Amino acid sequence: MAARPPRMSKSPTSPWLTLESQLCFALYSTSLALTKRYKPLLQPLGLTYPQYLVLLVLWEQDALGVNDLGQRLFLDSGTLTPLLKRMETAGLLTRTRALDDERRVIVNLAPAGKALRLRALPVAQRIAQSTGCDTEELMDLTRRMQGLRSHLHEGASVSAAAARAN
Amino acid sequence: MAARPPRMSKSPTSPWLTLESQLCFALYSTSLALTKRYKPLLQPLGLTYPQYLVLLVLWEQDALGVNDLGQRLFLDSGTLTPLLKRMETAGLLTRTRALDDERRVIVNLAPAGKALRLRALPVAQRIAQSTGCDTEELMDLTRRMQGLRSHLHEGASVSAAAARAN
DNA sequence: GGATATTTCATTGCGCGCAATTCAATTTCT
DNA sequence: AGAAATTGAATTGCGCGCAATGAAATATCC
Repeated sequence: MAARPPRMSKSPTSPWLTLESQLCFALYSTSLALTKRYKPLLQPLGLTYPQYLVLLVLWEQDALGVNDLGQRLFLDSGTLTPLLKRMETAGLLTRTRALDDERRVIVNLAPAGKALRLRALPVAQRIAQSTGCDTEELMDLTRRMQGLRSHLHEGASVSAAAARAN
Repeated sequence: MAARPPRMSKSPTSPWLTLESQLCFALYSTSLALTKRYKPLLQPLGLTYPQYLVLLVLWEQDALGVNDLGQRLFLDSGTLTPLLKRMETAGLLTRTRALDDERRVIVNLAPAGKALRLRALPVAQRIAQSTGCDTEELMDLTRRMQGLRSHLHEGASVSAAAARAN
């Protein structure tokens, strides 16, 4: 074993570079682990996780514009447009220009997309099982994630406003 | 407004398709929001968030193999190899074959990579602020995310073992 | 020692995520 | 009405994530 260099810093701020990495990294890696869990369940349905999310939204409310979808999913057109095209090619939905405003593209569920709902229902339950959390903990974690997300988005728009005013 | 179809299901399982989506979706969208928060802070350092994670690991322990990095970050060579090459091109690290086992590639911090540590330190603190959580909540959320991640990985390897035995 | 299996990294291909730009349709201003 | 600003989607380019495959070095078995 070669001689190791001396510790770079003896300051007590050092833990932050690992400890703090843990909230963000733990979230990051757990999110990846979750979508990996979804994969074998969604593959038989011919869906990816983001596509499944789109269907979740449309099953709740059909005939949304790309922007409406984007606001609910926190995704932009650069992500959604090609994704929706793939789903259209797969016959899950249709994309048509709005009659009253030709800029807007309205996304409608095709019969195949509606039909998937029944097959997708058990997926959610199986994932919930995989978490090993009871309902109460699921709800608690969800609320706190939502709160954290709001906080992050808020702060970002503040920063953006500050940047815009330069 | 066209006639809406009748509600597809009156069963009480329906909420799951939205409520449960929330643990996974909340995690997914919050993780994306977090990396988006990191971006303006890491951009001046010429880093992406995954590259920052690699440095976090190397600052703790230098001279790791690609696999060692992958195990710590839960990423595989398909992700790491091109990422590390980019970081090598940027002069942050070096990739050299191990002398005793030519299969292994050892990743070492270059001086520029070591130097970034000081500039990266405030990033973690500013992100911690953006979360709006106090230290206790940060630690609690982190622990629970880690637990959830372990649970998901465990279950996955069980499923994989079952699949392997078919 | 030589065939076989395993380990380790690299490559390929695809689907996101997102910043930045473009373009057409619409709204606003005058 | 006509010019300018705004809006909504599409496009481009780049960097992940990851499955699947490949290739080379090493370990194992006989």
